[in-house]
Amino acid sequence: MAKVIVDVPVRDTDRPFDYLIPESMRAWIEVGSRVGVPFGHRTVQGFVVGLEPEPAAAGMKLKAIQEVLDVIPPLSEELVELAGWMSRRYACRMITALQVMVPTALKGKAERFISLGTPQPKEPEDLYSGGLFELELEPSSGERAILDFVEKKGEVTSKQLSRQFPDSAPVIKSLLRRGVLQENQSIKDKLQIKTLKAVDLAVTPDEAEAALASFAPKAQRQREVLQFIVEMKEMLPLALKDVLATMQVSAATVKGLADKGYITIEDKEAFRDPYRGRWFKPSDPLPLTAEQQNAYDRIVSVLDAQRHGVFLLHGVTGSGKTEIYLQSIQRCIEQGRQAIVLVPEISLTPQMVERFKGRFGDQVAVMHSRLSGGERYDEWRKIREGRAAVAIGARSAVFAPFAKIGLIIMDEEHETSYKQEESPKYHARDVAVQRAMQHGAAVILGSATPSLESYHAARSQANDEFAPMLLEMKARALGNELPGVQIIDMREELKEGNRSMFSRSLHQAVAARLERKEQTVLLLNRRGYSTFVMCRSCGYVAGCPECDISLTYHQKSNNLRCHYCGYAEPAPSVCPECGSEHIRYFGTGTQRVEEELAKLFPGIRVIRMDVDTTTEKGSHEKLLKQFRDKKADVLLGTQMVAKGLDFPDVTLVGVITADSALNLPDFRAAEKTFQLLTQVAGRAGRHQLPGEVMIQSYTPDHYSIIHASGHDYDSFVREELKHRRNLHYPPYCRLILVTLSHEQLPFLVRMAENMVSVLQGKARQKGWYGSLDRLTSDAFDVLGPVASPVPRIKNRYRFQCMIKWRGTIDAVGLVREAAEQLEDTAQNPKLQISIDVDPQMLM
DNA sequence: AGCACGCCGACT
DNA sequence: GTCGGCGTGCTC
Repeated sequence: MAKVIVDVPVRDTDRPFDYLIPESMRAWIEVGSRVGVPFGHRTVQGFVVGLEPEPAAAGMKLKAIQEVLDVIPPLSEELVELAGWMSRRYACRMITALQVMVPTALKGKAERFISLGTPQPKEPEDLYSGGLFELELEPSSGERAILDFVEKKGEVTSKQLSRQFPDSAPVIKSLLRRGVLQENQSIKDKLQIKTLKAVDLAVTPDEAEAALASFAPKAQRQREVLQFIVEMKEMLPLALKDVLATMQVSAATVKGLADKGYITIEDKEAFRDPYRGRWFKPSDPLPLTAEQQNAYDRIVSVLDAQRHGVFLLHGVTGSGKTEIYLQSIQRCIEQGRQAIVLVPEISLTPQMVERFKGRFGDQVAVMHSRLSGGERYDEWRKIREGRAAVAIGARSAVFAPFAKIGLIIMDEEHETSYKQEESPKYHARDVAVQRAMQHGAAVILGSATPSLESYHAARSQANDEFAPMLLEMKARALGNELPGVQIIDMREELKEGNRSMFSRSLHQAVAARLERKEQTVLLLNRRGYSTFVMCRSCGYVAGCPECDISLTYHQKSNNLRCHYCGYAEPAPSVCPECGSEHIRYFGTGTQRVEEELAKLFPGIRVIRMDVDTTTEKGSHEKLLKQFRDKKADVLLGTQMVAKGLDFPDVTLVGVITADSALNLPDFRAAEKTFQLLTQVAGRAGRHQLPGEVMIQSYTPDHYSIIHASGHDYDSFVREELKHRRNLHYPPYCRLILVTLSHEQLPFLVRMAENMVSVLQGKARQKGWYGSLDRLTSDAFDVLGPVASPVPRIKNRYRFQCMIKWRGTIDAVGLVREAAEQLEDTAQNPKLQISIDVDPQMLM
C-alpha cells in the first residue's frame, strides 16, 4: 500500500491517500515516485510519500495505482521529508512543497483517450466476434462511422473526435454510457524527453576499416560515410544530423550502411546543454591570504568531520569569498559528496558560471530562470542521475536532487530574492540549513552586508533556529583600498538654485570621466519612485480602477499601465477631472535621467538598464558586454547595476538619490539602503584605477548613508539593532503576515476582525498571548487588522494582520488553525487567506 | 481543482 | 414536458 499526496491543492485533500500497488509496479515504486492515480472521477498525478504493508482490515476498498510516471523517482525520501518540514514551517500544502522541488516539465496533467469498449457477451456463443457491437448499434445515427474511426485509430482524444464528427456529442455520450466506447485517462508530462537519432558502429573499427576496401564502386558515398564514422570513433555515438550535415549526404545513404549491418541508428536521449560549445578557461586554486586561509581552515574542519555546521562569511567586497567557495567545494567533491551554490538570480551571470565551470568542468549543472523548460529539465536530470557534483542556481536550486550533499553555499546571503513570494513562501536560507542538517552538511552564508537576522544569530549564539559561526574578512584580497565615498546634500543644491537632478559635483565628476575616457555607473533607486501621471492644476493622479495603485507611464506605447494586473489605458492629454492641460509625468525614471544626461553632455553614450530594456532573453548580458567593451561612457540603471559587476575602467559610481528607498513604509528600509549603497560603493576602483563614489541625498545625516559611506558595517548594525530592539522587530521577534482578500469590503473587514480575535483567543488559551514588552521568553502579539499596502488587486480587497512572536512556541501551527477555523465559519469559498511566515515584502 | 449529482427557469 | 443553469459535496 502506498501513501500518495495528490495534485489537488486544497485543504480537504492535503493529506496522504492510500492506494494498492499492483504486483507489476512493485519494483518501481519508492518513496518519491511520481504516479498517476484514480481520484474521484478522474486521474490525477501524485507523489508517493510512504509505503506500508497492506492493512489487515481489508474492509475498505482501496483503488490501485494506475501508472508510474518515471523510471527514476524524481524525489528521494530525504526530499519528501524536507517537503513535510516545509509544509509545517510555512503553513503550505504538502503538494505545493513537493511540486516546487521538481522541474515544471514534470507537472503532468491527465489526458483522456477514447477507445473501443470491452464487449460484454450476452450469449456464450458471442464470446468473440468482430461484429459483436453490431447488435447494439443504432443503424441510422452515424454510430457506425464513429466506431469505425475509433477502431482505425485505436485511441483518440475527445477533441479529435469532435473535430471529425461535429454535433455528435450526444451520440458519443450514449456510446460511452452503453460501454461500446470507453474512456481512459493517463498522465501526460508537459515536456517530453528529447531524443535524437544517433549513429554508432555495429562492428569494431578495425572490421569496418577492413570492410571499406570491399565496397562496390557504386557505393562510393556510403564508403566515405563509413570512413568518416571510423575516423570519429573516439566521439561515438554521433548525432545522425551531424553526420548528414558534415558529409552532405542523405539519410538514405546512412540507412544503407545500417542495412548492411556496419552501423546502428537508434533513438538516444538528447541532453540540451545550454552551455554547449562554450569553452571555459580552466582555473587553478589561487593562494589564499591569511584571512582567507583562516576562514577556509574553519570550514574544512567541519567538512572533514562530515558534520552539520553553519558559517556566516562576512567579507568586504573584493575580499575573495568566491575563492573560498571554490576551494571548499573542491574539498567536498574529493570526499565524494556534492555541493550546491545558491546565487541571486540577478548575479547568475555568464562570468559567474564561468568561474565554476572553469574550476569543475562539466561536473557543474546550472539552473536558472532564463533556461527553457527543457534545458532546465535536462540540467536537473544531470544532477538526479549523478552526472553532476556541483549545482549552481537561484533559490530553487536548494532542492537539487543530489544523493549526498556535503556543502551548501549561499552567496549574497542578505538578498531578499531568496524568499519566494508565492506559495510555498519559503526562504532558501532556512531550507538550506534544514536540508544540510538532514545530510550532515556544512552551510556557508556569504555576504559583505549580512542580513541582521543572520548576523545577530551568529553574534548571540543563542538563536533557536540556527547559530552560525562568524568568519570575518576585512581586507580586500588584492590589497587595494575601498573607494572614497562623498555624500552630497541635495538640499544645499536646491538652496543654491540648482534644480537639476545632478549636483554640481556629480556633474563635474562625470565630465572629468568623459575627458579621461573612463567609465561611470549611475544608479537610480527606482523603488518608491514611479513615473506616474499627475495634474498640476487639480492634483488628479491616474490610478488603476482595479488595484488602487497609480498607473505607470510607458513612453514607447504612450499609455498608462498597472504594474499589478496589467490594466492599460491611453495616456491622457488633458486632465479627465478638470480639463487642464497641465497634466504630465512625474517621478524620475531612468528615461528621464538619460534625457537629462543627453542635454548636459551632448554626444554622451549611455546604456540604460532597467525592466524596460532587459525583458528580452539575454539582453541583460548583451548590455553589460557592450559596456565592458567600452561602447558607452555611462551605465545607467536600477538595482540591477549594483550587483556583482566588475568593470576595470569604471572609476566613478554615482547614486542619483540614495534616500528614495529610505522613506518607504518598511522596517527594513534602512537596512536595504545600507546594503545597496555598500554594494555600489564596492563597485568602483576594483582594479588599477582608483575609484570614487558620490551619493546624492536629501537626508545625508541618516545613519545608513553615513555608515555606508564609511564602509562601516559594524556601526550600522549596532545602530540598526538598537532601533529593532526598541520597536520589537526582527531579529528580536519573528513575523507572520496574514492577508485576507474578498470582493466585498464590508464582509472582508468583518472577517479580518474575526481573524484577529480568533488569533488572540487561541494564543490566550495557550498562555502565550501578550505584548512583547513583557520579559517573557514566549510571546505572541497580533497587530491589525489594517488595509494592505496595496488595498485592492484584481478586484479583490485586501486586509492584513501581522503577528509578532518569539520563543519556542508553534506560532505557525496556531495561525494555520485559526485560518482553517475562519474558513469553516465564514462559509464563503471566495474568502482567501494567505499566510506568509517571515515575510520580506511588507509593502 | 474538477467532476457529478441535484434541484429550478426558458425552450422544442 | 426536457436542456441546462451553477450550488454543494467528494475524492483512498
